[in-house]
Amino acid sequence: MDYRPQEIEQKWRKRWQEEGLYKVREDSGKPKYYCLDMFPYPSGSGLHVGHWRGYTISDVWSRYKRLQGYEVLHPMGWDAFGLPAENAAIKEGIHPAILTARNIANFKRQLQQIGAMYDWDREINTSDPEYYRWTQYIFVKMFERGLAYRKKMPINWCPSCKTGLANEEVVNGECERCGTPVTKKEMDQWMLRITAYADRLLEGLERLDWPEKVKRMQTAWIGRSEGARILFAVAGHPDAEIEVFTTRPDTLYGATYMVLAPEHPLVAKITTAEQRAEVDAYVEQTLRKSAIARQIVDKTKTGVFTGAYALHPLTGDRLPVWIADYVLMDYGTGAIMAVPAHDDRDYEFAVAFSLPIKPVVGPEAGREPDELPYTGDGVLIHSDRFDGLSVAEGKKAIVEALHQQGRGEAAVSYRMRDWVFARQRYWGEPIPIVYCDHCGTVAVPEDQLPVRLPDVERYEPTGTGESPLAAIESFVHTTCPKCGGPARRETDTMPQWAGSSWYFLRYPDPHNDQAPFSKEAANRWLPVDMYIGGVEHAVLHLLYARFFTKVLYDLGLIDFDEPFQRLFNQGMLTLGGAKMSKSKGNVVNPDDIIAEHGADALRVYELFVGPPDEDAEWSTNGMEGVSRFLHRFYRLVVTHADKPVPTRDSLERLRHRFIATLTERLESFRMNTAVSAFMEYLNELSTEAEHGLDRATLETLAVTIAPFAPHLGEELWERLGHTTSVFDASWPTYDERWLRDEEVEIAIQVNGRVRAHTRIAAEAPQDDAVAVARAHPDVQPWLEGKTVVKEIYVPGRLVNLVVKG
RNA sequence: GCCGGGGUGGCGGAAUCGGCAGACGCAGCGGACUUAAAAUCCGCUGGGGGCAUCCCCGUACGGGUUCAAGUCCCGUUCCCGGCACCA
Repeated sequence: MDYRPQEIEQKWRKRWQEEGLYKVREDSGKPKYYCLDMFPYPSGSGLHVGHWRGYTISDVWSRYKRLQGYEVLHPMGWDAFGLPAENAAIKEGIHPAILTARNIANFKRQLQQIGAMYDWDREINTSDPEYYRWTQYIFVKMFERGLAYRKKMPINWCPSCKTGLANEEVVNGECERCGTPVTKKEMDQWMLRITAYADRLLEGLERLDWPEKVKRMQTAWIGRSEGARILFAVAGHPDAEIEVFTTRPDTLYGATYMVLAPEHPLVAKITTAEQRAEVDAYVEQTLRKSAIARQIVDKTKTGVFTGAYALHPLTGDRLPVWIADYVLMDYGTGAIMAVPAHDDRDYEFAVAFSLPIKPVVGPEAGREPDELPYTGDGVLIHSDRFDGLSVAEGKKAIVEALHQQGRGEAAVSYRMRDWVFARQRYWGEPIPIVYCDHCGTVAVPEDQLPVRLPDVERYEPTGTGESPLAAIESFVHTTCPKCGGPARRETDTMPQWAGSSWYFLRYPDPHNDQAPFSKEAANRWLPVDMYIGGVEHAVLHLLYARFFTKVLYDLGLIDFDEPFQRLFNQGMLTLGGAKMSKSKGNVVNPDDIIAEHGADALRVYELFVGPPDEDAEWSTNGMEGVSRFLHRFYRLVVTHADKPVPTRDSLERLRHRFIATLTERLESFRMNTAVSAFMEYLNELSTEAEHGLDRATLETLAVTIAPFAPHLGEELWERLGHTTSVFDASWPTYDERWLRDEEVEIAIQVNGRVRAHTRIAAEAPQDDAVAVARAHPDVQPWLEGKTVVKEIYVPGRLVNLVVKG
């Protein structure tokens, strides 16, 4: 009679596994539904109750969809390459593969406790050669299309660890591992040409059912801006031209100087002899600073005059050319025309170095701006024949004028850069490239993949900024796949983002050894109908995955070009107001909760704790409240399970209303209020139960609770005499008829304040309702000596009598 | 600085088509059961006043629109998130 969750849960977990209940069937004939969790990195810390939230939400949703008649693909796997395993390997000398396998075993055990309907036959692991073989295959395809290329560029460099660092490993300008200030170092890097897809990545967002916040973040990250490229000749250097990008070609007449990024290739060429020493010193100083130090830590304007002058393309004026670190080499053209009157940064710089400031836009025709810098809209002034044009007209006219002289054209620039795709690290996918003196850079042919990660003695980078693989002679020395001559392997590996950029395509066909996936399987299951995970992946992972998908679409491997139709970001759980983390020591271990209340209670509490998309504070009291609710739920159903009574109207009305409310709350993803709906229904039924409960009520309880508390749902379903799984039943439907009342209680207001309540026929016409209201004894005193000037009737809600006098 | 989201009882939160604010849960108080406690069950529970069956106030703050505002508009303030010299 007593609810013993641990017993029930163990029983059903075992039975589900024996019966293969969650094996996805390709031939069921049901419509498909693909509900995906962002797969975890299997860290050594294990799961805490905060991690449970997203997994619970996605599992409830998956089970709900299954009950609605869908064939649901709800898989799980491991994003298993990554730095923590490698760092642990360096520290403890354990092979990352061993450590990763150990962590996966623990994670899998914990995930199985959730009672989720994962089809473990489809489990994938990005560090498995059978998987990364295909990650490498996709890289080769990108290389063949010119989307993967090598470029010498400055990367973050830690002088102490003697290694290149990924941007994510640089925290506040310092090395994450040792705290040394990070500098820059020129190195050859593999890059992916994601910028070629900028417009498509932008446009595709419009078709997605994603949180607006995430769409905004991606839009901002891509950072499309329209403007113009303009060419400036350099006095005394007929073979040198400075090309700038600007969004304000209308302010061209206000340009009073030029700025090149310190790394700009023209710097060395145009710097005059007397300025050279100063320029060289400044360039060197800039290179020592990391991008972070340069951009965030100190925004004070610094710079040096090169001694050279550029020529204004329309006026021929001589504009001094400076270098300054506020101009970034990797945005636009790495050079700007400075218009201090209409740009905050240029203004600050001009003031600091006493450069001329010339306003060319005023708030209205012929009027000077009241204050500088003036960045608002307006009308052109001091701009020769363009005076009087609006900013928008001026942009067009000046670009047109430049175009006719071959000195400029409209252009688009993006904030997003190409993707640095190489890491000088061990625990990642080897980049499948071979360098041959004879044939050059050659991709490893498909039939020779995977390029396996060899075992190494030491996981530390070599000290030259190369990956540990560079020290493995047997790995480096190979033969050219083209000419058979001696060749060297690329020793860099891919970043952790690589494997996760396409894993969702592997689940539909996880054991394919002929291709990353069959086109047919991918087209059947994708796009993902519901993708659930944390908002921390709003940009990088989700942008990379979209990019890979578009490339695979262009390769003809799939027929869709957006991977995730709907995205949901769950909020995190806090304890003491802070995000749960092992290092802060504020984690709640699910094992303890399960031992006390059971997995079902934890699942339901994860939902009840608050709106699923908002952060929520863990509360032990709240957890206990939910646990009590499940005990009452179980008791109510079990008490009546073997002696159901014939149905009656009161039960039918409650049941249909409950189904309507619950379904609506679930559909709108308000899981916390969905749980409330159960509590309300249970409270109502506890009164009704004195006269017995009917079979439909009891079965409705078992089926509807099943997505939330699956073990409990199964147990109750069995107690009601069923021999098949509750998940092979159907989500109940409701009849509108039961949602309507014959009679309703409405409020009677006088001047907007409630003075009485009354019951009237739901369909009562306005005249009747108003008459009843006016005649109500509690209302009379408020009408005395007054005139009713207006009568408002909202059927089913209220009557409002507006009185005067 | 720019962009976005949000301030509702002692607490987590309901109510977002403008229509009875505070569903549901927690905590608290009272009662039943018990030798007693725990568990369970029942009742009460925004603030103030009359302290009856009633009235006033109340959704961050100040205005406004409306018969009616947590909900719409304007301004202020605080908190959270994103971006941060992107030309």
